[in-house]
Parts: sequence; structure tokens; C-alpha cells
Amino acid sequence: MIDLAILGLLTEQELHGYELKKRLGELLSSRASVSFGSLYPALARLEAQGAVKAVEERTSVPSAPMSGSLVGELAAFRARVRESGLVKGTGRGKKVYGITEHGRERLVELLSDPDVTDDRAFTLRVAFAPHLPDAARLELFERRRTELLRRRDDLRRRESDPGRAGRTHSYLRALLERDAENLAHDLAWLDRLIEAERSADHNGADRSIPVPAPQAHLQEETP
Amino acid sequence: MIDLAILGLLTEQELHGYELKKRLGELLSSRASVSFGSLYPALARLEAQGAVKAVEERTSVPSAPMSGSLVGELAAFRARVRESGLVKGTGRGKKVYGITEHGRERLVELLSDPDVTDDRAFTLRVAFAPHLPDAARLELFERRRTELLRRRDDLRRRESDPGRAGRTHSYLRALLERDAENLAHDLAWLDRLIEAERSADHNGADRSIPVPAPQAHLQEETP
DNA sequence: ACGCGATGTATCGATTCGATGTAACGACAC
DNA sequence: GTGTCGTTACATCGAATCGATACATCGCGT
Repeated sequence: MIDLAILGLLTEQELHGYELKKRLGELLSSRASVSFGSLYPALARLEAQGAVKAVEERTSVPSAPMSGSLVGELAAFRARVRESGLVKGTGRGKKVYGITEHGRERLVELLSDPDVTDDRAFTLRVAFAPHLPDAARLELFERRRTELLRRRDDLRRRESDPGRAGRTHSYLRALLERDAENLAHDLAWLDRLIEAERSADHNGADRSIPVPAPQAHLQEETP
Repeated sequence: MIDLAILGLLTEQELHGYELKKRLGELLSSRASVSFGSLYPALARLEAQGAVKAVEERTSVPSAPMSGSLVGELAAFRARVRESGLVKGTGRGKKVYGITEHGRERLVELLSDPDVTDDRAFTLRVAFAPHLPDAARLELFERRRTELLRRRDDLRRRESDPGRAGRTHSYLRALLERDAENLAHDLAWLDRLIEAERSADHNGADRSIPVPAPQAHLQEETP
């Protein structure tokens, strides 16, 4: 859900569309960002719902000395044209969005919804985890863990399926192997995260330091 | 692209929509399959393009003894209603699709297109790699390798970005770490795949055995 | 005899993507 | 100063896809 991403980013800072997309690109690891074709409609949607609101609209920086009257005339003409709505492109004039109280509520709602098991959504939720209370955060991690375990069982069932054995060539086996390894790796990472979370909760919990140690893990097996 | 998936599966065996979806679910690892909302339109599209064609349409199994004349009346009535186009659902009557010569050409085209760097697409391509000549297959793997290296450099640049240092909390660092590890892991897997491919090409190349050894790797570093 | 879950085809509205258009701005060249 | 190029920025379009839902039949268990 793109709504989650927008609200999460706007909670931390007021931003305009273009900047929003850039930040999302960093968060979601370069690829797998969102396109303008979904971002702008989503912003309009959220604004209509009252979850965000336009804060500022700079049509022209007043400090810039325009020197000539002709330039001023031109700008005024263009403003009139734009106002008339006869032209598509609106040119420069960044719309800065901010989150509302309602938007903040919606964010917590989206962060906690247990029905979404999407990978992208989980990444976003971790990124915005500081906005969740400790209990909800741990619950989120545990739910993810259950989901990953479910997938691993799925995979194992498929690996030891006598039916497909015949029409399975080496490349398919390689893919299966990759999936299994990736899954195991993800589980190990998640377990480290949970462990760090637990030990941070025990004492006073400095939420800004606990980077999980890169080698620790507590992965039980079901052989 | 869903076209790739459909054509690839139909090359190996004639199938109907529902079965197609099931196979795709297995191939793309349970989640990340496709929905009927894209599958059926895609099949119609491909049929219009002449890449696939409906082979068989079983409307009713003739061996089933319907015993009563009333049942026959009812079925006839329903057939009439369906024919009139006033009703949406068309009920049972599986449409089995097969690939055409044109479809086979299109498949090779889709398997080789160098502009698609999508993860899903790569997985599908590996799954259907046996339909590619040796050279094209190796090229595909090498292109993937380049793409993964590009992403790794992207990630490293982001890791050592002094600008973001301030507003980066522990969860963001954990996410970044996860991405880096996943990427390294994927690269190692790919290198094993390439290695297996190369050694298979040297001799007679039994394309059905060479599963890459789980521990080998030849990952050069850019420290 | 009957209901219920699996198998099947199909469509709808909403969302998202990818491409494209428009435009202002900064910077540098000349 | 005035081209014109690259970056920033907003916006929309058509196509692809999703998730939900409808409709219909088969087969099974009870």
C-alpha cells in the first residue's frame, strides 16, 4: 500500500511529491519504488480523505529579482493561463504536503493491520517501526515470523513432492534451492531483529542503538 | 510479464486457465503468482495475437448418465440462456490452450529481451532456460550478474552516505543490512549457476544433472 | 439426498505502472 | 544577455494487474 509509505514519510517531515518519490526509492532499495502515476493519485486520494493536506504552495520565489517588466508581464500572463485551467502542465510551483491528526491515526492503523502479509508492506512497516508502541512492534515481527515459517513449510512440501519429480529439470531445482536459502536467511535476520527488540525492552530500551549483531541467530529446525 | 509465463508453460504442455494458475503458483513460489483478473485477459490477448489457440473445449462429459429427462431439459435451458449472452458466468467447460508456432517465436523473443531487469522476469526465464540455446542462456545469466552488481554498488553508496546519517535509526540500518546480505547471497547463487553452466558447456553437457554445489563460489570483491 | 469444498471460467472497479507532456529553474558557455 | 542542457517538479493517459466477486459444475462424504 502506497498510503502507508506516504503517511510514514510525512510523519517525519513535510514533503512534496517529487521528494517523496526519491525518499521512497531509498527506502525500498532503488528498484521497487513507486511511479508518479500512483503517487499523485494517491496524494489526491489521501487529501480528499483528510489524512494529508497541502501546507505550502510556492508558485514563484519572491526573492528573485525579476529585473524587467517584460518578464513580469510574461509571468502574470502564464499565471492567468494556468488559472483558467486550459493547460495541462502546471509547471513549477511545488505543493508541500503535511500529515493531519487523522492521517496519524490512519498510519498506526495501517502499520498494525494483521491481514497484510506482503513483503513490501513489511519492509515499510519496519522502516516506520519507531512510530509503533513496543508491544505492537514485537507483534508485527512475530506475525512476520509465522508467515515466513508457513512459506518454508510450503517450500519443503514442494521439494519432496513425488508428483513433480519427473518434469523437474536442473534449473527448476536451482530456483527451488535459491528460494529455500533466501527464506532461511530472511528468518535468521528476523530472529536477530526480534532478539535485539526483546533485550532492548528488558532494560530502559535505548531505541536508537540496538543494531542486531550480524552473526547471532536462534533458528530452531523442524527436520 | 505474464505472457512469458503463459507461453513458457504452454510450450511444455497444453493447459487450461485454472491449471495454468496453479503451475504458476508453484513456479513463482506460492505467493507472487498471478490473479485470474490478469490471466484470462492475457490469454484472450495472446489468442487474438495468434500466439496461443484454444485446442479443446469440453462443455459436458458425455459419459455421465443424466438419468432423468428433467435434468436434460434443465441443461438445455441453461445452454440457451448462456447462448443469449444475458448471463455473466459461463460455468464449467474447460478451455484447453496450446501454443502456436508464432507463440514459440514470441517466447524466445521474451526470454532474450535485454531491457527487462525485473526479478520476477528473471526467475521465469531461469525456469524456462532449457528453451534457450546455450549462448543465450549464458548471456542471460551474465546480464543478471551485471544488474546485481549495479544494485550492490547502489546499496554501498547509500550505506556510506554522510547526508542521511542523522535521520537513520536502528531499524533502517537493519533493513539496509538485510538488503546487502540478500544481494550478496543472490550473487553467490548466480555465480554457482554460471559456473555449473560453463562446465556443462565444455563437455557433452548433460543438461539434466548439473545442480550447482551448495558451497562453491567465486565472488570477487570491490572493497 | 444433500450440502460443501474443489474446480472452473469470467468480469468489475480500483490501483498501479510506465511513458509522456509541460514547465520552471540553475548553471555554464559564448 | 541569451541559448540550451540537466535537474526539479507536477500531472495525466492507457494498459496491465489485482482482489473480490459471480456463476456454474463436479465429486465427496454423510
